[in-house]
Amino acid sequence: MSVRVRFAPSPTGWLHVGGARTAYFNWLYARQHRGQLVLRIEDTDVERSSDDAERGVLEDLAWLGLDHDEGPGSAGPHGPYRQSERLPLYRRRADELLERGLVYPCFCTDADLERRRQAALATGRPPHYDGRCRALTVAERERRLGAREPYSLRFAVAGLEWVLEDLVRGRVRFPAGVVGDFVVLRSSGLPTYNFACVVDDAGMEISHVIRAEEHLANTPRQLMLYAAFDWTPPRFAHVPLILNRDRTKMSKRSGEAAVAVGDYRRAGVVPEALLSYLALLGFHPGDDREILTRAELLEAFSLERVGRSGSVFDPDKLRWVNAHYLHHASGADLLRWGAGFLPAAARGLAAADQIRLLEAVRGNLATLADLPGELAPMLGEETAPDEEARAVLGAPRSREICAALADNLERLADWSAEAVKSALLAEGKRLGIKGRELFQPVRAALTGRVHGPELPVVAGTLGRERCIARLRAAAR
RNA sequence: GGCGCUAUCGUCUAGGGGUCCAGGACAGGUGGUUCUCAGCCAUCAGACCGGGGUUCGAAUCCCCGUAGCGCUACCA
Repeated sequence: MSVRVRFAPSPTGWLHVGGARTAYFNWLYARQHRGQLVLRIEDTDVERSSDDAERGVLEDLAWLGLDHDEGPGSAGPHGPYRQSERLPLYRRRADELLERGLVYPCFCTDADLERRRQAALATGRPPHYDGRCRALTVAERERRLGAREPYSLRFAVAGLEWVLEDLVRGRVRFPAGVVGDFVVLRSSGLPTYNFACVVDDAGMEISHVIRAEEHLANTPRQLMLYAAFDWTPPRFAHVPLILNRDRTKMSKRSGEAAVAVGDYRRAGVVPEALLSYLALLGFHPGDDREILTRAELLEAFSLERVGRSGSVFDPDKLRWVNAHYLHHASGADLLRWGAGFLPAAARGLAAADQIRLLEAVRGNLATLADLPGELAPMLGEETAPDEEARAVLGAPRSREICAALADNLERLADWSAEAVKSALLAEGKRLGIKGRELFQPVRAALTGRVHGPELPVVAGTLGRERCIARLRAAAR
């Protein structure tokens, strides 16, 4: 049987890191098994869905490099892929169940339902639908239908136990009688989540449903629908939730960490790092590796090694993973990732020069957002020396070394980091100064700071004229 | 309230009866390396939710508690 999985976001906001992880697991599973990944937009909640949000989700997925085989706009064989465009399908399926007496019209209003629900809760009864419209006589039903009373369609739940063989949680039993008659088609004609989900997963020939644990308790409803249609259900894999520090489901409300993929993109996290971090939140490769590339994950990933308990999102560890990627990246990758974070002074430079700059500072980066700050001294922007730098420049022999080095650099045949370094060391030797006492004044003179990338590299990048001018200024 | 899921260092986790006085990683402490920060290296500290069983032996299996979370919607 060929593997077909799907990622089914509802476009009610930006892509959430939890959604990104689910999408990644699905992507990995599909690619591992040479199957297909379907992207389906679940926009049946018209109140909360928007085109903007859908665009945002699509952009974030593209940024992460999670491509799909079928989805909105790709005209696949099982489309359309937007639930709002599949309404007639749901209607037809609902009618089918209506004819067979498996669903029934319910005329209860929202207000009635809510009141009865509260009353049930207050007296300690299960807050399920009480089934009163299920008991309507044929005559009564016909009369109210004829009177054009608005109605929803409810599934007539049978008293059966349901057993789910979940690929990550094992066997899960749902005893009979805990699920009330649920709505399948709203009075607006729009399907509910559980109904649309089943009609679509079946219609799109989905073989494995890999989704978040919050859907676990919905699964018996879906199983009932599969049985009602006499369809074979897909295999299910419910992956644990990503949590806030307080261990509630991660959301923008209660958490202090950003939840949207876009927030991390803007904060200078690279997609590979986010993906690696997210995958290892809940999945364990079975060895001590802490960072796995996409290719390595394609090798190592399996649903069996996905944990069963929720995981707290740790921005510090993500930062560490991101720094690792930045420190080990090729110049080309750095440029691809960092182009958008380059300060104005570096934008106009040739790609080769930009790469040189990025490589010089990459060791100091935790995120791409550090780029402007790290690059500033390399780009020759005039910055007044800070307090520490002034203290260093005020030291006894600082003027002496600056003046001597300026003279030496004027005579230098070729200009490179290596040449500057030998010149500096030569002057230091001549004056009997080395180490800290030698490097720090020069660094302070050139950048106005006492911290930064390797000094020769800084000098090399800054260029001869600027270096000499600054050394002379400091020597005065 | 009901049902379900989960429970190892602050956090992510390894562990699936003896090899565990519980291993790795992030964060934290200390030291080393480097002109400096970062990095890197070394090193320290830090956990099996509680109680009962089963067993010669339990972090690992079972039961009962407890806690957290999820679901219980004409949200997804």
